[in-house]
Amino acid sequence: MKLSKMHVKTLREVPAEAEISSHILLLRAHMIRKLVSGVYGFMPFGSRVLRKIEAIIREEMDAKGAQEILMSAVQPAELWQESGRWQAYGPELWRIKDRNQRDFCLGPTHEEIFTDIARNEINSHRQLPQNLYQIQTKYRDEKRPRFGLIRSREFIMKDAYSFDKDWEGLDQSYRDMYDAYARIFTRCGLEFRAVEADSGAIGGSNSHEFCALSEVGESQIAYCDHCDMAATTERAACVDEQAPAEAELALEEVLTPDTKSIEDLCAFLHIEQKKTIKALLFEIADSEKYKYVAAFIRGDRELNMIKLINALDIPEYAIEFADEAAMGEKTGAVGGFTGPMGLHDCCIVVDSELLAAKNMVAGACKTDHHVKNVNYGRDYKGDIVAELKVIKEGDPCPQCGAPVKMTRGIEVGQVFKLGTKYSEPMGAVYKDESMEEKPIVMGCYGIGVTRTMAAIVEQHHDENGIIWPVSVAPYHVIVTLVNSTDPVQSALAEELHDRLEAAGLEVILDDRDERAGVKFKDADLIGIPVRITVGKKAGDRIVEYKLRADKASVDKEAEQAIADAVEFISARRRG
RNA sequence: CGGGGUGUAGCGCAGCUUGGUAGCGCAACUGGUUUGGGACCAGUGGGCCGCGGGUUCAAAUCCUGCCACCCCGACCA
Repeated sequence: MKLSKMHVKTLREVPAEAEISSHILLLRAHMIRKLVSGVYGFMPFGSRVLRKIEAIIREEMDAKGAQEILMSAVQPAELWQESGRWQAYGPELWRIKDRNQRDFCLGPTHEEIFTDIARNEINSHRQLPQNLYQIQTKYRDEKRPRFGLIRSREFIMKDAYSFDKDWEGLDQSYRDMYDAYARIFTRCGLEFRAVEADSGAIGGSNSHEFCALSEVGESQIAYCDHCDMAATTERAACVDEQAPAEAELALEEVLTPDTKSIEDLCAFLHIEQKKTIKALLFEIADSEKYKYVAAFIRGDRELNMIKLINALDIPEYAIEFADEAAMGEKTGAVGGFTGPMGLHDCCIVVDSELLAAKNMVAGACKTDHHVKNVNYGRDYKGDIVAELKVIKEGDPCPQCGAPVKMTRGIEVGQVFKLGTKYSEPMGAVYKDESMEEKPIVMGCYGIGVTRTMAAIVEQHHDENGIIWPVSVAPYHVIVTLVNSTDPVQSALAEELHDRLEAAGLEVILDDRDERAGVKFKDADLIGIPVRITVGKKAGDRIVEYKLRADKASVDKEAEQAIADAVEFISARRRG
């Protein structure tokens, strides 16, 4: 392919809207272009990269016996009403109406559709197991699209759904997908970790996120160098610190003016944050039992909202920070001075770490007052006791006790065990060997294809541009013709190009009538892993070979073909 | 959803304070000279100054409403 004939327009300047490397470089290299916020198109180079990533996904999915299908992006509201998610999904669900005012949505994911397929078309145990997947455009009307392809409103996703007779079958399907994902991301050249994750709104009992390690990632990961523990901070268990044994002292109310924060309180009383109890107040929407919740954790800890939500067994959207004044009237809470004693008509949730913590300082539920020597059991009790903390760097690993490390990652894939969460309410059942009807046991497995593309760029670039791993590069080799007006050089370059193509490589020839510097800059930016320069130096004609990508990622055959071609051209020159 | 910021040529920006009918760099087009790391000279084209309303003889500029885009936050006891 000749670059002079291609529709490629690189940008010299950084578009104002882009902040992170992948967004900047993909725009500058003209791989993508924005239409509106969070909606991007893919230009020739970008489109080729996408197709490469998709091809890897197809190969690995097919190798596990999954079958590709293609469903519509438009989905009728009825299916979503049936699963209850028409309500529950919230404003992110991109809703549309047809000319008759009938409700539809643009699919953000396809559990309903695939469950519908299963209930209509799978009747017998003889048809199980199955794994169906598609690579298709998804829509999520994100409240805040950002970082280009990392969080967009329209994106390409591979979604797969497994259907099994029982949980043992699902375990196998899940393992297969887990293995396939590890192979896919490895082949894409990503440094990643599979981390335990909270299963969140999609539901189910078991889940892993595949995170490409990156500082710009939105997932925070806790991991351990001494064992295989890796989990999102939402999910990671945080080990309770063993409090030293102490005799329980008598309660003592103290005047602590203007000490609304833990810092102020500790400075005022000259104590450690570890010796304090922090209160966090919440209001629950549509709760039958308690409208208000007070959560208590040690003063130096941070509350993990996901753990609190799980402990309360409520949906994520139902909880909000409480209006202190309103809550105070009903429960006796006092902003900045709330403690576990003196509260009424609210659910008290206590972090498990506080059970053994002796002689703590807590709010007195009285303005400008705290109470010293507060002890669990003697002075207060929780309606719920649960582990509620966010793990932080250096905390002991929940598996082996070594200090945990923290990193950030871009979630490029996730695997879920759904179980019967959708099959049961939607009536997707099969008849087993004994003619009995049973719900199909499901799993779902997603890969953000466009996000994977961005993650690869985040991990593979330098100050000059993208450096694609060979496996996903838009072309393998770029032949840079230094002076396209020199007929000898041109002929050499064209011959080299043809020879490399004949050897099965994807080759691009930069034959544009531009100065060498422009061509080098563009080649750096676009990131084709192998660059061959045909030009003239010190009076002699030369052919130079430069590898930008990681050498290990260039397969041996390709490398040999390039070496042969370069050698052939060089020999011709000498002869 | 809350806070902040920005909308002027394809891209990056100035002009706005103090109203007088739009400019710079890059890109594009034509001609010439150049050709191993974003060349040079000469010339050319391209603008509902985000949209609507208002003030004024006159609005990119002042007032007002809306829209779009970007960033930050959503952990406070």
